[in-house]
Amino acid sequence: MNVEEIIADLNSDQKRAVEHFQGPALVLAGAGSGKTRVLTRRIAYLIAHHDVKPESILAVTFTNKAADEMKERVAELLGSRPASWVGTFHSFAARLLRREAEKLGYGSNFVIYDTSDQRQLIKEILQDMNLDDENTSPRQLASRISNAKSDLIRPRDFTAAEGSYIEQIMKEIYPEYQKRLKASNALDFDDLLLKTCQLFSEYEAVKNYYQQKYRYLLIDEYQDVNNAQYRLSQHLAREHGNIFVVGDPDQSIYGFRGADIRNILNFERDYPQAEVIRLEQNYRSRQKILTAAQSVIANNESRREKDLWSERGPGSDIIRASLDSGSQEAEYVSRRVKKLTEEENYNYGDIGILYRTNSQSRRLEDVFMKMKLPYEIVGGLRFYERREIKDIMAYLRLVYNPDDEASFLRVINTPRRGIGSRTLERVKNHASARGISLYQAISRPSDIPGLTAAYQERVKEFAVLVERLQEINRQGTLVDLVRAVLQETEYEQHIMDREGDNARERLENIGEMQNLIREYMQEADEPGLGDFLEEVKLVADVDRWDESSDHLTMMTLHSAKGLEFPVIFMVGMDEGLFPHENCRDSQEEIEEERRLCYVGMTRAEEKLFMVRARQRRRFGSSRQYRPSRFLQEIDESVITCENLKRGRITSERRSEAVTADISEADGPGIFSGSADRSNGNYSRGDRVKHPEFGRGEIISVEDESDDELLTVRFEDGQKKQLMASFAPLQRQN
DNA sequence: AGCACATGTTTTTTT
DNA sequence: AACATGTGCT
Repeated sequence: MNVEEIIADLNSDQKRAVEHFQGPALVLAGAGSGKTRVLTRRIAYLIAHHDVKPESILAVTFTNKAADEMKERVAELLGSRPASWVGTFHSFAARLLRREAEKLGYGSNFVIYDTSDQRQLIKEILQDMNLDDENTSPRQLASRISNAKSDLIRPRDFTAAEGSYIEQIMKEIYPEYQKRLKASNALDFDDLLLKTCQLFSEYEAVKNYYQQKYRYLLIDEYQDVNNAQYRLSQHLAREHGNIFVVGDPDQSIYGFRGADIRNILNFERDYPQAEVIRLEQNYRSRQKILTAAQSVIANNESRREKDLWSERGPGSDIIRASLDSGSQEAEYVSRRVKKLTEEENYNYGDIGILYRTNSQSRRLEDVFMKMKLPYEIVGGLRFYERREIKDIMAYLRLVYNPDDEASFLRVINTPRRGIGSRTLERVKNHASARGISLYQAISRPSDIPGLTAAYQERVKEFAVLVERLQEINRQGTLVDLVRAVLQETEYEQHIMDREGDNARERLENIGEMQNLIREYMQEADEPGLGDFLEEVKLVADVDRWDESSDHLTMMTLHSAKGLEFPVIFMVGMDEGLFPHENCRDSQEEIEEERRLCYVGMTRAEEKLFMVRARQRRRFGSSRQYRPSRFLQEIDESVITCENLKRGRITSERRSEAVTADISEADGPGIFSGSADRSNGNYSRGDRVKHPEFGRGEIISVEDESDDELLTVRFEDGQKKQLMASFAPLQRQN
C-alpha cells in the first residue's frame, strides 16, 4: 500500500491524528470512533511517510490480543511485519527486565507471581509471623500491597495510616513480602512496572539507552494507566516528547487496580504544547444504542461533556427484559438467540453475552447446553488456574528457577512423598536462619537440624528429582520435559488415586496442556521454558479467544473492553449485582460502574438487549433484586420491553412495562434485598406458607394488570388460585 | 502421615 | 453450590 492510501479513507480528525509527527498528542477517542485504526495507520505512516525506523517505535496496548491485531494490521498496510515493539506495559517491562535484572539484584530467570501466588505467599507470611487472624485476609493485604506498588510506594517508604489495624499489619507484612519475593527470585505483576521505573531512576545510562531506542511512543487506553505506568511512560518520553496517547475518560474501568483517570485528564498539564484531537464520530453503533449509552453516562458528575454521533441510522430499540429468576433469564436469552439466528439471519458468532461477575456464566451455560447452543466462555475459571495444571506448572517453574518458594511448597509433597508439616517446618527454619532458599536447604539436608536420616533422604530425593528434570530440560524440548515430569512423579497415578470421579476430566486437562505446549512450540520464535512460563502469566484469556468459529461468546464486561459485536446481551442488570453492592458507599465507585455499563452498551453495533431477573440464587439461598439504576437512566424513548410467558417471547408497549418495573424500585433502600415482601415477584417453584392452608409450592404465576395470579399446590394436595397482593402468604426458604 | 468427614467461606472486575 | 481448610481418627 502506498503512503497516500494509508490516510485516504479517514475522516478529517482521524487524518489529523495520523499525520501528527513529533511532539505530544492526546487523542480523545469516543467509543467506536476508530481509535485502533488511528493507531495502526499512524504507525504505518511514521514508517512509510516519515521514514522512521520501525524498531524505534514502541506501541503499548491494553491486551496482548490488541497487540497482535495491531501488528497484523500494520503488516497489511506495509506489506511486511514491522520490527516495532507492540505489547502491553507488563510484557514490555518483563522483556526489558530479563536483560537488566542483574542490576537490581535479581536473576534474569526470575519467575512472575500472579494474584494467587501472591495470596499464597502472604498467607505463609501471616502464619510464620503469627499474625494470622480473621481480621487480616491475604486477599485484602495483597490488594493493599498492589495499590502501594501501583503508586510506586516501596516498603521502606510505606507509612501506615494512624489507627487502622490493617495498615499496621501492612507495615509488617509488606517488607517481608518483598524480601521473600526476592529470595524466590520472583516479581509480581506490579513489580514488573515498579522495578522498571526503579531501574530508570537509578541508572541514568540505561534510561538514556531506552529513550534513544524508542523515539516514538504510542499508548492505547490511556485512561486506564496507573501511576507506575504513567511514570514509566514519562521516563521514556519526557526528553523527546514524542508521546501519542489515545483514550476515553468515559471508559475508565480499572480504578480498582490502581488506574488513575487523572493521568489522562492531566495530560495537557504535563505537556502544555500537546496537540489535542477529538474523535466524536462513531462508526460502530446505531444511533439508538448511542442515545441509550449516552443517557446513562450523562449521570456521572465528574466527566466532561462529549458529543458522540453516528450516521449508521437509528436502528431498533434497546430491548429491556425482566424475568422472574436467573434460570428464566438464561432461558430468555436462549430463546432470543434462537430467534435471532433462525428468523433474523444472525450467526452465533455475532452475539456477545456480557455480565458483571464471572459466577454468572454458570447459569447461562447450563441452559445453553440444554438448548444445544454453541458457546465459548472467555475468562472465568481459567485453564491455568486448575489444580492439576498448577501442579505441573509448579514443576516447570522449579526447573526454571528452583528458588521459587511458592512452587516449591506447592509440589514438595505432591504427589505424596512423606514430607509433612514437621519436616517442612525444619527446612523452613534452617533456610531462613541461613538466608538460603528452601531448595538450597534440601540440597544439603545433613545440615538441617533435627532431621533424621530417613527424612534427610526423602527431601534429598526431591532435590535430585529437580536436578534430573533440569538435565532433561537442557537436553530436550518442553514437550519432553512435561512428559518427564509426569513420568518421574507418577502424577497420573496420583490423580487417579485422589480424584475418583473427577480423574478423567483432570487427566484430559493435562492432555490439553500438552497440546497447548505443542502448539506453543510451533508458533513461538524461540520456544524455551522461560518464554513459555512468561506467556502463561502475562497472556490473558481474552487473548486466546477464538473468534473464527461460530459460537456465542460469553465474558465479563471488563474483558469486553475494546471488542464489538452486532448483537449484545447484557445480563444481570440488577441493583446490587450491577452496580455491584460492594460499591454502595462510594460515589466514585458507582461512577466507575456506570462507565462499565457504558462500555458494555457501546460494544453493540445493531442490537442491544438488557436483561434482569427479579430473583436469583446466590451462595445457595435465594434473593430478590430490583432493576439496576442504570436501566432507569436509559432514555425511555429508545426502549421496548420483552417478556417470557410460558416459554414464548412477548413484546410490550414500552411506557407501561417500564413503569411497572420502576414501581418495584419504590419501597425500602435501593440495595436492600427485601427478604419477605408479601406481594409480587413470585416465581414457579417458590415455597410459601398460608395461615389456613399450610405450606405449599407455587406451580404457576400469571401477570394480571398490577398483580400476579398464583396457582399454589398445598401440602394436602389441594390447588388454590390466589392473588399475590391479597393472599396472606409468607415465603419459605 | 494421611484419610474421611465436618465446617466455613466465597463472588467484583484483571495485567 | 463449590471449594478450601480444619479436626479427629487410624
